[in-house]
Amino acid sequence: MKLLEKSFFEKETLNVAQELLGKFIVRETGEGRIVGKIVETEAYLKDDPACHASKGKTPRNLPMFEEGGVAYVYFTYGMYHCFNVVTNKKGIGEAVLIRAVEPVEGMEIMKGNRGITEIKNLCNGPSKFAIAFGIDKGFNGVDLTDKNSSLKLMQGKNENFEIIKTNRVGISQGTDLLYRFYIKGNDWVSRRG
DNA sequence: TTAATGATGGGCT
DNA sequence: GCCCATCATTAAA
Repeated sequence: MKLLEKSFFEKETLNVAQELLGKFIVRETGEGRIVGKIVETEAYLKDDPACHASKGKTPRNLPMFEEGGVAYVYFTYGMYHCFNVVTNKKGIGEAVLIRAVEPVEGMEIMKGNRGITEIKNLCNGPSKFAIAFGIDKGFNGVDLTDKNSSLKLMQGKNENFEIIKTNRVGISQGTDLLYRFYIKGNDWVSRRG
């Protein structure tokens, strides 16, 4: 597997969101390695009312204005985290939310983190995935293109699949935009696929 | 099967 | 004080 470079992320956000499908996210922990294949994403653009960065910089969304390939992790609903990858050029303020992942390696660690045994339920939602991978605010602002990072994005072998474009989930503004992407026919997308 | 609800706390007006 | 890029549990159909 090959590490994704910064140039992969410094492109138009809608393209990166679709190109991330089928890529792998790798987390190195003391207990072992966790690997998942990305099967569902959502794009958040700077002119989009649902985007955290659409109203300018605040202390929370600062990492979104960093260069592409940086992690943006935020805390929500009082108990959950969501994981995003910053995209496009530095200073723009766009990102891609990882909504669902297919477990590939480290299932036992994920089960322990989530406190459940049902594999189908491990990573089929943005916060479920974050918990399974042990991602919290400690990863906010880290460079995912650094090979020494304990959280990385990798390119596996090329795979053919059809991408479904549809509206996003869990937001109250910008619901008409088709900024959610997932792999057609994949069993690991979040509910409502 | 789907629909409604409670948990729980940071961020921003 | 109100809003959340959510999830697990309970209740209803």
